[in-house]
Amino acid sequence: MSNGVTISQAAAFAGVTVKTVRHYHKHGLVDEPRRDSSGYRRYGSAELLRLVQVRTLAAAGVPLAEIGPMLDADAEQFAAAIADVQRRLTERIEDLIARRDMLHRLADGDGVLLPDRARAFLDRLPDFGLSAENIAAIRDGLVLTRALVPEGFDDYLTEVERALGDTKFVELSKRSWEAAAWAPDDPRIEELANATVDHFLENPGLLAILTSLQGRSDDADARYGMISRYGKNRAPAWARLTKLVEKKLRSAGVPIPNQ
Amino acid sequence: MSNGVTISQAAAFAGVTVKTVRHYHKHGLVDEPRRDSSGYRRYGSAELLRLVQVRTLAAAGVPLAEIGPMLDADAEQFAAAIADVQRRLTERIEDLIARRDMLHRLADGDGVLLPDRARAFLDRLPDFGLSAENIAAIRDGLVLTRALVPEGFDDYLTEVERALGDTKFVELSKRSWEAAAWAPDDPRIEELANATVDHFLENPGLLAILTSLQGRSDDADARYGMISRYGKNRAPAWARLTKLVEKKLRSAGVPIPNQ
DNA sequence: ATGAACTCTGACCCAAGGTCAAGGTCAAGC
DNA sequence: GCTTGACCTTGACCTTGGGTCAGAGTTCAT
Repeated sequence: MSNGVTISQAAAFAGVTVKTVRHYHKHGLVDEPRRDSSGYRRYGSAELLRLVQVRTLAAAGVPLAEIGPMLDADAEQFAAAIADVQRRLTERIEDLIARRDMLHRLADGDGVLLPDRARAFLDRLPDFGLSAENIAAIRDGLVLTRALVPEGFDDYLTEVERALGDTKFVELSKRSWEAAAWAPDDPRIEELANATVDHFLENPGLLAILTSLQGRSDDADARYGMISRYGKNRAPAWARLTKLVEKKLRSAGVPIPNQ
Repeated sequence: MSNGVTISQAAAFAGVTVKTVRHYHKHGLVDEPRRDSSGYRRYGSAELLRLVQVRTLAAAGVPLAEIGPMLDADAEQFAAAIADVQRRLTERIEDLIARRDMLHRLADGDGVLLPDRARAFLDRLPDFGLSAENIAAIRDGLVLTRALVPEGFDDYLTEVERALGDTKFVELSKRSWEAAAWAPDDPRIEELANATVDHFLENPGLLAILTSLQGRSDDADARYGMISRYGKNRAPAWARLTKLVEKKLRSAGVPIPNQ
């Protein structure tokens, strides 16, 4: 009956829903327009302009609470605010692109848990005669290590990779895995512990496997204990073996956290 | 005391907050892990894997309700779902880029309301001797026209642009704007109406200005009335002028919606 | 043994709308 | 003149993906 467009026409023009327009009124972002004789809202071009401004900013991810002050500020502040919104939007876009690229790693489980270097390391293990079960346990250990001591993980991996070139170390490790199936009082455990400690002391470079996870911070030391305990619950023989090795190393002067 | 990492370590590893991890448990996205003797949750590598999978999908904008079914589906369906998520993400990214580019038009008010062609049209008007006030009114009219008859706006603008080359039409239009200030019973109104109608009838091409907004649909006809009424409330002389013109055109056989 | 830093559950809060309900208004067709 | 369907009004509750707060227990280092 009167001039101006209705709320649904205004909403369609701005590309939002009727409810959204009323939402903007309720939050004071767009002034309520005149009402006609039936109480219907009638929008003129001033309100349409404001509406389009608001939804453009809202669609760009600006929180509604910031939009009002932005539009009511002077031209200079407004320009600065717009530049800021554009900057944030650019960041957001780059983040989404990174996440999109990350998605294809989801197809393979390890892809999101371990970096490529660690996966390559695991891929080499079958050549050393380790069983799929052992490798899965090693994988879990790597994942936990990375979760617990992320800052030491790269160095740790480097040391373990290097140790793979040491035939004797690989052999001892394999026997240690087998030891999980032994009885806790099996005499071979002490024998294996001695051989392991001897080899570590003869090749001090191997100790870097341990130190790469220690000394970085007090926290890291505590976490080392947690990692070394991982799996003990499953195999009592393994627990005894680890305990013996740690004790012998410690008595040889190698600092091992004892928690 | 037991193996596995605590909730805050798991959360840090996955890049989310502790609260978010619990949220995922509550919604069944990640199974509750074992509890230690104090009732603390202890996460192993299987839970860490699941947690990272969930947050990767959630960060890519997948609704939580869809994530569970996705991860529990077989590899083929999962791959298809991932491809779909990537597609949606790409759309979203392109949308955000468009919105970012749109933002700089906000600096100038008309930029978001009218397309470049209409702005160029308005920019030419001062050369024809129209006052800033008249131009603002014309601008409002264009905005409302675009809001009401978006599908006819381009044609309408083309016709109005063409009419700008018609000196007599421009002169009549300027007199019409002046008429807003006249008394409603000013005898010049009838005179101006006659001159306008005569000119329209001598130059039938001008009638396209009207028809570009009509006949497109029944709705559009009704909306034409709304547009033609725009401003009438402000100037009674203008209302009378419009009414006379419409009446005379109609009696000359030109179809004008009469609402 | 004391304090700091974690953990637990549960309850409420938030933005930015969507949905539903219960009625008033308007134009059209019969 | 009456109905039908499309709009419009307000108000109250629902949703998503968490955040915040409260009150109590745990662990760890000093």
